[in-house]
Amino acid sequence: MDLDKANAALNNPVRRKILDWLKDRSNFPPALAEHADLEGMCVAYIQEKACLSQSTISNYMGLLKQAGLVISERHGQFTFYRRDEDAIRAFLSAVEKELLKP
Amino acid sequence: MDLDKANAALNNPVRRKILDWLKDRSNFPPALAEHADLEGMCVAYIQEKACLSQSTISNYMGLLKQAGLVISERHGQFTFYRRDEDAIRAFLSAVEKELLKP
DNA sequence: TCCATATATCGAGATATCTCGATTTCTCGT
DNA sequence: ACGAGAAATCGAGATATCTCGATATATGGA
Repeated sequence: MDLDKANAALNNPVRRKILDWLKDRSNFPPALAEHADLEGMCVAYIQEKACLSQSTISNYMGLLKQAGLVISERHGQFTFYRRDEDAIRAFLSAVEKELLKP
Repeated sequence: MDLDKANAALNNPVRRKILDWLKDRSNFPPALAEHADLEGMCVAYIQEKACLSQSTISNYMGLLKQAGLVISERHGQFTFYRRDEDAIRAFLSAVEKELLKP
């Protein structure tokens, strides 16, 4: 988790919303049968939900990934993104530690 | 505390550093005798520490104030800025609530 | 009232972010 | 090897942020 990159990645309402949507698969259309047991969400579904272009969402997911807030896994033609809960907790701890008075 | 503005204000390393410096008066030169009992720090001292122009720091402090993260108080020609600890805690709670899985 | 000092505001150029459509790359089936 | 679909990368225009110097405003003291 890169604190500066995470800060930057989270400084955008859509990217924050994506991270929120990824908490629960029911925020997206049902998975294809062959993806039923995979974690995470493909770019196309996130794109549809966010109402932004494919390239924008791909870019967003790349930023979230570089920040270390999500994990990506490729399965065939699909890339599945999911939250990195540990990294998110680490980010929150780091921000808290930085902001809170000793 | 405005969550979006706070997010934006904190997305800058110098502004984060300023908030950090403001935790402890000993990060700055000693106060003038007539300011000894006042809370907060004047713009000029913050500017000196940050090595940026006066207008930039005034702008930064305005952003932090609009975000609700600092409180300003004028005393004579000086404006003293200090952390709003309650607002900072509220910001952290809000971010945590937004990011953490239920 | 006039000056000096502290801060705020203004205007502008440099840099970064946003967002898109077009193109490229990757992977699977055929 | 080839075509189709998913995602990544590229290039560019629009918008936002950064940062400055110059100027304006506010305040206290002579």
